[in-house]
Amino acid sequence: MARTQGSHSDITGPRVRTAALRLFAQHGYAAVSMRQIAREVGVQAGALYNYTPDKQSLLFGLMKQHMDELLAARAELSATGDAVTDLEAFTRMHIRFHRARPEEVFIAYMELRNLTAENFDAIETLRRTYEDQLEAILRAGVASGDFAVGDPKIATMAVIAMLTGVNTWFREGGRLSLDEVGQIYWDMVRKTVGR
Amino acid sequence: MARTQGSHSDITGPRVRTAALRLFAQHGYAAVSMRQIAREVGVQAGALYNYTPDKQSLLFGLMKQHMDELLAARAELSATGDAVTDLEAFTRMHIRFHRARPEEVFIAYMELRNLTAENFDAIETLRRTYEDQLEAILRAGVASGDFAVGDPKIATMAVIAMLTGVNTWFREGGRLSLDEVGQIYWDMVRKTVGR
DNA sequence: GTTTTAAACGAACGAACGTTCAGATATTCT
DNA sequence: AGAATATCTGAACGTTCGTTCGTTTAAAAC
Repeated sequence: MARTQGSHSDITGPRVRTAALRLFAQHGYAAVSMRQIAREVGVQAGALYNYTPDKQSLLFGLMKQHMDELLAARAELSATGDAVTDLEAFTRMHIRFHRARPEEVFIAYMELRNLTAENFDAIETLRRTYEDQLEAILRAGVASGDFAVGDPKIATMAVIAMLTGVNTWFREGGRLSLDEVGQIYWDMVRKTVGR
Repeated sequence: MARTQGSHSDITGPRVRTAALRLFAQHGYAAVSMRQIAREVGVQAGALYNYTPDKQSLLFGLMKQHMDELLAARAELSATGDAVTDLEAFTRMHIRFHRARPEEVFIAYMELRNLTAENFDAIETLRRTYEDQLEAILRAGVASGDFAVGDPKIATMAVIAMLTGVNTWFREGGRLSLDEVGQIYWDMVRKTVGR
């Protein structure tokens, strides 16, 4: 046997990425074998190499795309010139974006150490770019007198850690909707950086 | 050859745990082989089984001990009856404790999915116990009128995520001492839960 | 000084790993 | 219809995995 009915690159390719995403998130990159991914796709292990040069590229591709999408989502927010409004938009965007992609977020945070040195640097640069955007908002707010943060860099890390933490406990269908959670966190963020 | 000079259970046992801790933290549980651990200890792979029934127990032991120590450190804080004072003590303890054990903390957060179901439940129970202690402080502060948090459970998760996040960026010898960081975070935590 | 025991070696087990590749077949192109 | 191409199979490569175990030796007990 060989090529089966209805097999296409356009179909199998995305399925490989989806399967890898799910399995990496659930068991971890190192614990997942190419044969497991292949089984989930419904294909033999060798066929995966039509879609990725190797396992490492599969991981890097997922992380790279995730970071690109994150920066794109951030770029879509239009700056108002008012630091408070911008921070609120950033806060709600961050929560919504991360909540919509729990598996990507998990991988992006947990599998950094399984990247090669070059791939690691590439992802870290993107992450740093994102953090810098929040830091810029905080600095603008300090300059305008809206915020009172002694150390904008630390406040940036604190806010991001706080917001990303939502993913560890939020479950769809719980006692709070995502919008309610967004409101609660915005209240906390505002107080954290406020005067 | 067999037993080498000066070899003792009291020496090798801790060294096995230390090596596993370091390697698990650096590369991840699944990516570390028993032979790697043995090499770091200076022993053959088979000898490890004098100190652990299997690889899984090695991981669980590290995580269990870490959580036990965390709860012990928390228990050492004497409640003053004043929620603000108690929260400050909790905040500083959390940062200090986590900073002193970056490898244990990393493992405790990253390797949960590599635990068997029973072991996972055991660790989760301990973590939940710790979280409940912070939640109790927040509720007390709300009752006394010192804090204004609409949802103590969420505020608990937010504060813990914020504080644990210190480990992702803090480096000894940087521009801030750990005590300075503790002060900055206490300022932020106070504002986050304040009125 | 002899016996017992604790601790480690080193080889071996079957299974699984990532990756390669010749061959087979469905689809597409001419 | 026939040639070319894209896609997948299935077997195989050498390597490594966690774990077991008979054997060996240093240390402890007597």
